[in-house]
Amino acid sequence: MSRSQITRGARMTQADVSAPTADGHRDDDGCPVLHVDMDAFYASCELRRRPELAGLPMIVGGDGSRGVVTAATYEARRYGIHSAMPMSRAKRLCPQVVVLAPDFALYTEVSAGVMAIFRDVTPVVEPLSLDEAFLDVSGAIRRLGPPAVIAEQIRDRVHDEQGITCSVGVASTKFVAKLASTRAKPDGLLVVPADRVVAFLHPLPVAQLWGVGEKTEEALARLGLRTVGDLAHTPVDTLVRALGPAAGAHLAELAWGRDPRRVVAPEREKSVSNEETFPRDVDDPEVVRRELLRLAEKVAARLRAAGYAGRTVGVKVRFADFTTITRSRTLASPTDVGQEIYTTARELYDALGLQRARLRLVGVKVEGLVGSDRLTRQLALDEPEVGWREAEQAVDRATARFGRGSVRPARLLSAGEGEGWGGAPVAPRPSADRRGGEA
DNA sequence: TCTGGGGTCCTTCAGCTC
DNA sequence: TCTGGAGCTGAAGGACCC
Repeated sequence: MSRSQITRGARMTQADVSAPTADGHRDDDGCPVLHVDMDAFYASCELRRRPELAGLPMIVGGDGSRGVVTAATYEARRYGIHSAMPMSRAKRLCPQVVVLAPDFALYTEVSAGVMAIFRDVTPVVEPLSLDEAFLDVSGAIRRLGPPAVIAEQIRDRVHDEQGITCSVGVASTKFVAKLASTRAKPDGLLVVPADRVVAFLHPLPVAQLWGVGEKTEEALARLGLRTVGDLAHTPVDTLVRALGPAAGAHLAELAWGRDPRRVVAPEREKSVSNEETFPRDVDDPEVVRRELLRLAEKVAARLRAAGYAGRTVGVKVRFADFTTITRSRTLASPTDVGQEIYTTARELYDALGLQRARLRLVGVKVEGLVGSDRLTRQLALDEPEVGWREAEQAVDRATARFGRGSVRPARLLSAGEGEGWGGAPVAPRPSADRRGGEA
């Protein structure tokens, strides 16, 4: 028995999804864009594995002294808990909340199953993250039915095959479909007919628009603009002055439901980065350099695994007071070599001259990515033919065979086996192993 | 209250070339 | 030969998203 025969989501479509109206017009005519969003995805994956927790307030997130909530069940949200909230605060709001550490290998596996369902429906799938995607179903209508019917089929299949629920927005444009799926949550479906987009949008608060965060909302509030309708009736010049040319013009278009962006399969990534918040602030430059080495190795391994190399190496430093600075340098040629990334990152860090400033976080980033097949290597006269790149590829093979951390730079090995920073274990670090398939 | 981690995109500014 | 402006690129920071 499919889920649709058992129960339906609380918020259904605004019209019967399959029957045309008297004039032969169907509400989802001209609405080929679907936005599918899993409900409390990480938490739902955990409940699938541990059904005895169903109905309890539960959150997923880092349980360290500085962790934040990554996902919360709807029971937990009733206590005011939401994602990105510090764990300490979440526990104060709901002392009995069940806390689980994230298992990204599980979420990646469930996500792959869900995306396979989407691609079974249409080849035009644009994933936004592990738990949501846009689909253009115009090519599937003849085979599967109108968009709202396809949306119901997807919801049934996700439930039956993956054991989790999702919400779907159906609309003529991407951003309206996304708003619709949000309004349909949890476990619902909402169609916004093409001729009712403006009526749907204008009563909404501006903060619901995609791209309007805390700062933009404040800037709009200073102009007295609180709803999308207010925004729509404001001269574009005023918005451009307040928000800049790109954001101002973009929001003016969105406020009237105009969004020319098509659903497209994603291109290659543009950057790869890793960062780490120390359990306690660090003021020892040697500890920071060791962390930069670890992060550089990790970024390089991910680049090699994905078949990328990058030309620009950047470091990020966050001080104890949360101010953050970045420094970057573009190399003569792209690299996927950890030692080269580390050397550059270390030089950038040393050039800051921080002495014993207290640092909360450091990060390493590589951008300007190209396929590693386009990697050209010019050997210096005194450079051996077999160098760091070959050595690190050998490490990749050893890691694949014996597991992460089986081969490490000696500096990281000694750190892990004695003088860990701040008294915390250093290698292998729990957070380093949280996410599956990184290297 | 006290703020993770991995990304993308935009803006501003400075330096360089033509 | 010098100068100013346009256009490009790199660097840095910020806002936003999930």
